[in-house]
Amino acid sequence: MSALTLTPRALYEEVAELLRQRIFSRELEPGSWIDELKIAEEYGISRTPLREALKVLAAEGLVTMKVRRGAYVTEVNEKDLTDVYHLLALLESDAAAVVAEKATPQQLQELVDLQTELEAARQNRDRFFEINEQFHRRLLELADNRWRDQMVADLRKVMKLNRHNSLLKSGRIEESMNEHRSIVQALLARDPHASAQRMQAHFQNGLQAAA
Amino acid sequence: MSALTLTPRALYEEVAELLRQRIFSRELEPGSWIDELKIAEEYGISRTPLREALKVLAAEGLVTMKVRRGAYVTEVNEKDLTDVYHLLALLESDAAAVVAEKATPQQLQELVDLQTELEAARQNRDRFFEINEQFHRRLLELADNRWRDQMVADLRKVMKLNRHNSLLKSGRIEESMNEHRSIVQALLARDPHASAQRMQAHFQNGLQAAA
DNA sequence: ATTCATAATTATTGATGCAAAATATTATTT
DNA sequence: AAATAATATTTTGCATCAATAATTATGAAT
Repeated sequence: MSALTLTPRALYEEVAELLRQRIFSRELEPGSWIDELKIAEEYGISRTPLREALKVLAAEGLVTMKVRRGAYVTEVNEKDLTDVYHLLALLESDAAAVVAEKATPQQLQELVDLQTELEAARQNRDRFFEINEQFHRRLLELADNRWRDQMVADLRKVMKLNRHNSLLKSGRIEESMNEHRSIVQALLARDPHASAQRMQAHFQNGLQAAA
Repeated sequence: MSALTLTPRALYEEVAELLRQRIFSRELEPGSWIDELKIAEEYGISRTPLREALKVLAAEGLVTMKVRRGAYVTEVNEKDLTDVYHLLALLESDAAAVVAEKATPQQLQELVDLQTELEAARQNRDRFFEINEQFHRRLLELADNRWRDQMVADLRKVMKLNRHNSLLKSGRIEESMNEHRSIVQALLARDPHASAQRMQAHFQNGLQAAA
């Protein structure tokens, strides 16, 4: 089984992405040891690019390197998840404040349009989540801070380590939509403080009450 | 020239640290290409651990990998620096809010003690900066969020890419100390909002007015 | 029988070598 | 003389190989 190479990007990047999929699908379980030899053979590659990929994943927090013990899928406990979620809320709510201050009218209109799409998709659960994600992604883009984007991306990956985001409430489409609407209103009002606060509330409400 | 190995940690970690030093000291200039062969020979090691080290640094944002072009020291422009600084202010001010809410009286006392030390060191510039850094570090520790700690550490490294933190005002020891005092007061008052706000102000005041 | 030490096996870590790709230089042709 | 093509050199990227460290198992001694 040879990796079909027309190398758009480096092999270690490709392998890193494959491993991410396997970690997120929980085929590689948190806490479990990653067998370099086995994986390398499976993918038909050598261990060198695999090890480089593992170091990339380690930097993302998805795997943990132990000296002379190899790589392990990172185990996240409840506290880790709430800590990460806390930071996501912080970063995104700050992004909302920035957008409220600095976005152009055209850019704000984009968010309004996404909100309209969101309301139209209330029936279709999958589509709703897709648009929702798009809204958050676009908001971050408009905040225009690549370092924040990188951090949010990494934190989201860590959240995905948990099985099906058990931390998040499901089936609160109506509430979620209303919260979005109030965020958009604060953005249109050019009120950074309210925008941030409502985004915070949006995150807080999404959080399942811990036992 | 053999790297004296009693391997407390892996070689690639060691090399990563050496490279960080060289990047921070601007011996390796931002934008410049990193010659793998040359560095490997200098350190008396092979390219394998060196390449792994470069990937770690790339994840930290210190170097940038270009496909089939190798590694380059990351170039940060003014916007990057203000963006990074903005995030540092956000993360640390949130940490202050968390500490105001959750720290034990003993832990708060530690910060008060550090503040006292700070005031005593006002004459000695180097010592002042050392205690100052200790204060911020301890505050982060008390906020108890390892993911935040990691992010702050990485952001600080990026800040150090700039020559001598030109972004930061120098010689404002008295003001800085007064700001610290007001932060400590807000913490003691158990006021999360005020704590965060004053930490924000502390960062804002530290920022050199851009041209 | 239990514990400690030694040996063997297993897996990680580092080095060397080779091939492919990109860039630069030189030569040839228009 | 200039432009294009071909060749050579430089450098990345992947694989194979060797060595080091750790863990486990077995044997001996108390």
